[in-house]
Amino acid sequence: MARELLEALDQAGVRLTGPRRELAALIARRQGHFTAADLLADAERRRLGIGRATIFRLLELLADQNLVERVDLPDGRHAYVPCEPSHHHHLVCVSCGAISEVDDCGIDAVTAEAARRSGFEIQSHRLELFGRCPNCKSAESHQ
Amino acid sequence: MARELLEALDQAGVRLTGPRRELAALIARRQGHFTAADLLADAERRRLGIGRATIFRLLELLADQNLVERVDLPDGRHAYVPCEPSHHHHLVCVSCGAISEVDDCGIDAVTAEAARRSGFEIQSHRLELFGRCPNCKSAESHQ
DNA sequence: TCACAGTTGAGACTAAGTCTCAATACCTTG
DNA sequence: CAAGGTATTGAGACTTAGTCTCAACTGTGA
Ligand SMILES: [Zn+2]
Ligand SMILES: [Zn+2]
Ligand SMILES: [Zn+2]
Ligand SMILES: [Zn+2]
Repeated sequence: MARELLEALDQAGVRLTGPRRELAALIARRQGHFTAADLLADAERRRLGIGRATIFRLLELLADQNLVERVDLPDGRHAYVPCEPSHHHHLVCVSCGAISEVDDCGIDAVTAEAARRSGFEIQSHRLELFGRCPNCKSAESHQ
Repeated sequence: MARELLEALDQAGVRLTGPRRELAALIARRQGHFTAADLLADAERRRLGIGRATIFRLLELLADQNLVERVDLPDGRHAYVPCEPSHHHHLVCVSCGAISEVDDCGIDAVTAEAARRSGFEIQSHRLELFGRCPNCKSAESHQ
């Protein structure tokens, strides 16, 4: 998975530097969503000596390439989710942070209808679904 | 509109203080979305002497009562939109900031389908649509 | 191997948001 | 229309998120 990120960055014509390789590995081993602060903490824990700016810069690069998507958590924090470059949405587990992807099962019809009613020309949209994943659901009922 | 906010706050059992009345008026006269910083600037411009904390506290209160909704702008800023307490979504004009409301024309079917496929129990969702409002669209084509 | 443009980390800086605390102002009760 | 208890307030310190600059460094293509 780290490899895919790096290949895509290479395609995009940026340099494959040491810090970028290390960060790609850190992102690859994360489960679910993570914040810039999480990555920073990972890097510090491993004494990689990667600066804060470098992390924000890479996240921006990855987001530009749609290799990572920005998710706004219900508590207002900004998080990221590594994901396929195709358009889709995320289900976020509020208790363990697990992520599941949803392809557009009907959302396009919703936006088209909204555009028709409002007269807006819709350029982009963001749909985030929050809830509990199957694991957390059953964990709670077994307790 | 300021009156409605104040009445709802009264219902909620909080005190109707001077700063809250003034802020309600400021919010009422805003068009479209606004950030905490916008409100703060409004208050300073009028020399109301309202502290930063008071503004964040009121926004949180209003959000709890669903009198105002948090919107995450595409550029990552957090904004607020005054709105009806019923569930609905917003169309945000990226060029002038105008807001239009959309009631759930089909989104519930989308979330239900996503829940079925993923096994998640969906607790909440957030849908934001970004684009250009009719005014801005025609302004551009007439230029 | 070389040169140069892209990238880096440090750290200053700005902006966003939270917290504490003593002073104040609602509002209920008498 | 007091008076008193409590919710609320502003100031400002503090924390966290994110940006910017710049000199030093390092991929990369020639
Ligand atoms: Zn979509
Ligand atoms: Zn979970
Ligand atoms: Zn609304
Ligand atoms: Zn507009």
